[in-house]
Amino acid sequence: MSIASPESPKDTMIKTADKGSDRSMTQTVRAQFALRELVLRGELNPGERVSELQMVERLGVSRTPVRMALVRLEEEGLLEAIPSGGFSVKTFSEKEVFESIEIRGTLEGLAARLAAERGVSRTDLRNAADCLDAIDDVMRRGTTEIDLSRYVELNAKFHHILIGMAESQTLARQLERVSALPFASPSALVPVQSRSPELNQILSIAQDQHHCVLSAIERREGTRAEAIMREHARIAHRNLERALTNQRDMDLVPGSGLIKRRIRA
Amino acid sequence: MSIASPESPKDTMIKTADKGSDRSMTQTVRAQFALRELVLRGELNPGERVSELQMVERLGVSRTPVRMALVRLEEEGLLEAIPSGGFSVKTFSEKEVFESIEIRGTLEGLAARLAAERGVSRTDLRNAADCLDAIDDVMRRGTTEIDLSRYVELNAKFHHILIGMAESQTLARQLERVSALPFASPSALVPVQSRSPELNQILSIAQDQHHCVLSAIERREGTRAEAIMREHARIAHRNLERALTNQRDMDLVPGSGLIKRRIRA
DNA sequence: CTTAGCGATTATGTATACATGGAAAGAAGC
DNA sequence: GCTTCTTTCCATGTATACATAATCGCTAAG
Repeated sequence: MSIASPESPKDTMIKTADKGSDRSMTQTVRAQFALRELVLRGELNPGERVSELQMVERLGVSRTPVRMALVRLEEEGLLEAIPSGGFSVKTFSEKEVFESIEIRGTLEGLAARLAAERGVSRTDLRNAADCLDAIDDVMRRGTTEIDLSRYVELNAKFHHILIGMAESQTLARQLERVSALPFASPSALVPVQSRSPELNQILSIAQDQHHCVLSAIERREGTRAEAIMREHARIAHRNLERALTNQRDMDLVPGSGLIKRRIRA
Repeated sequence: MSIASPESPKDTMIKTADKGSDRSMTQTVRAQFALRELVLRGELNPGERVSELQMVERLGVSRTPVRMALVRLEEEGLLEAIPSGGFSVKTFSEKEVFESIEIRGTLEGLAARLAAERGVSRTDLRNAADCLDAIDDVMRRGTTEIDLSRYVELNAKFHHILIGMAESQTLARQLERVSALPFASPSALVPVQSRSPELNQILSIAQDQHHCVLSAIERREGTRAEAIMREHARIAHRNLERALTNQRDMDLVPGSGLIKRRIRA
């Protein structure tokens, strides 16, 4: 009966790979995961109504869990309530994506500042430093061909540790929420640069910011830590800009189909 | 069948006074409002499990709407999912309340900055200015006995307009969410000072900040606008501090029963 | 007296039946 | 041919029945 509150970023950290066949999952959670997957993979057309009965057929669970999943996904921001009832797949404008990233940067900045001002435990510092070492390793190992999935994984981990340093449940929750939008999460747009010759440079800069913010926190320089995290998030802005010009790059981003593309000359 | 997404701050602006007897409400929405009221009025003990069946009895609707309401209230942050299933009334530590306020200030700061940087419409500026005029009026009219409920109303309106100026659905949503916590909303803690002789001074300072931020936005001074809003929220910190020392003042805040009080010497 | 185990109660998760309101499709009138 | 009205169908909102897991209390043993 466990509900297990399946917030997307949280469990990516905890359980490495339990697919939908896990028996400990309730139907509701199963439906929620499956539906999210469906939305993110673009199998449901953006803006289109998500019919409960159709989902019942497609997911193999009854209406009740489907309904629950719909409600949760709406709160998560992937669906939108239709005034007359039911839900539709949400579409995001370029502006909204931009703003989501800015919000994330702002909140991560707040987290970093709080961490710096209040001071953090030695173990947290150690964990973060270890994580950065690991990223350094990844980048040193393959100067020409970087293991991007490993980078993304470690990057997510670092951001997770950093948020944890603020020791604020409320803030963590808010950040979870904004990062639930697939393209707003810390490393969602990293793969965009995978084909770029500047990939190395960009990752180096990002990693330098990682080092800087950790150092700032360690030295209790709150304002600096905050500023760095804000700017750090803005790397995603650049990636977004790039993705919006090349459809091929865009395809590397999960849920990119939800973004309403602006007509470009 | 309309779902009407009853986010608390939104409808306080739109519909002035439609009680639970409105026929346009679905059972779910009715249950949601009623449950929120129950939680905020402290009729459900903090930390206690919220039994579905009990709520069915108490609210006079069937389990399905109650269940929906529970899920939404959990997302809203007033309830907490119990790992083994079901929900309990969430309790907030002093620290969490403090942080919620800080988050609100940060996001309102972001809104102000965006508004300033992007520029706002003349009508928005006018509306905001009118609102501030109205507040000035309230404060001029009763130097000894201020109409606090009117002040609270106008204050909420100003914050609402300000958030609207950023023209960001995503940001507005996030702010709605954090302000859903009753004591984190812009004017939740204002009544705390109602018995204080410094009330006038505090409101004056707050109102001055209102004027300053509007001026900053008008002059497109983004950084300044942001800083002001952040500091503006911190007035609530002081009010919180005061409320935590006097239970009598605390009682003026709705939902104050959810705050776990720290033992004080 | 404390603790461990077992059973009964109860709570939640799930499925499904029913009613109502909206949306789409078809027919009729202009 | 286009518009509008009507009708049908279907989607959602709601209620409720059922199954299973958890919690609470009781009993018995150490």
